[in-house]
Amino acid sequence: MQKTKRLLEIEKIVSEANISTQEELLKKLKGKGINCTQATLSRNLRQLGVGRIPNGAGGYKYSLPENIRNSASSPVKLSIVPAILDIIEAKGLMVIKTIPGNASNTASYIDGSGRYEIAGTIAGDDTVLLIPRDRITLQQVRTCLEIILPGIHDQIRKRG
Amino acid sequence: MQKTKRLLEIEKIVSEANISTQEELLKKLKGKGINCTQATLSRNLRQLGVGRIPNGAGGYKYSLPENIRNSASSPVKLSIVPAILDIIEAKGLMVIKTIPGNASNTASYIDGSGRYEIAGTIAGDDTVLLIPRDRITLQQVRTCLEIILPGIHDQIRKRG
DNA sequence: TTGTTTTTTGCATATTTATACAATATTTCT
DNA sequence: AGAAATATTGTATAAATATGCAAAAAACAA
Repeated sequence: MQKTKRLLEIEKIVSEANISTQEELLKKLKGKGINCTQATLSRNLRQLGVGRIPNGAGGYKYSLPENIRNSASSPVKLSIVPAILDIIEAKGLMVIKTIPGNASNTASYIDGSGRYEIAGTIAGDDTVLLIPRDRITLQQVRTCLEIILPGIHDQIRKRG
Repeated sequence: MQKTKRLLEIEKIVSEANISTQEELLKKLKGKGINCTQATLSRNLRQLGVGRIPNGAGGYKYSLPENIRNSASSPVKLSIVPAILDIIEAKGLMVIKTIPGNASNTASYIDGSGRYEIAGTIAGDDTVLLIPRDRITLQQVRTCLEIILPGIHDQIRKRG
């Protein structure tokens, strides 16, 4: 999908550059070959939790929510993605299979992301059960996972 | 001044209520007997560093910057205000006299506030030297101190 | 005080952001 | 596959926010 790639790129740009309007972000995206309108951007920024805050020097800047900011380059994340072996969707829930012993890590990382879409997780030894909130689709959860653990779905597809 | 009282009230309301537009905040202020226009509010919110961020449920909410949020009900603050004995302004700088041994605490609290107006502080045993940034007036620093240490000026006035 | 400078404010409006709605595209189900 | 349901997007526009400017208020100096 086009959207997921755009969300990831938005996160990247926002974390690296000083963006002060959506039009500005729009141009940067265009520069990377991603085209959309301001309206879409507004919706995407909301979904990502990106806020607009005073920059302390008389202007404004878009800013990632704290949980993403903290985890953006987290070494923990790097160890989690490879530990995920498979994702199975069933009964509106998501079952994440990991290398034995890694479920707990993975679950607490997902919990820590603070994503609204996820009601909670339960971890065994090599299995995480992810419970989405009411009215959240598995598609939305997939996008959400892609945001907090970039590349996760691609990686699983390659393995399978 | 009217402005200082308004700034403090804005902080209070924003930290306690879920404000999603400036018009909404305007009404709450009016309810407390503070009248101003949306334009003024916009300027005040910028000065306070208050940002507008997605609330995770499809809407938006105004949010204090982290440093204020953290310190808003900090017990440290409560111990600092009474330790401040006098504030002397000289040569564009501010000299804060404290109870002996309390300068270091005070200085690090002020530094930690992350206020743009303040370039830095140096602490002795009972004296803090506060250096404002270029182009920042002492009046602006006074307002700023009132924000991070509410009541400080009143208290000193009563003592004197 | 009175004049001078700086700050604060409102008004009007420009800029920026969000959204209703219709059209597409994607996913899901059979 | 094709139909039905969901999700995504752009257009146009509404809603919300920021700002230039002039007036008023406050702070300052002599």
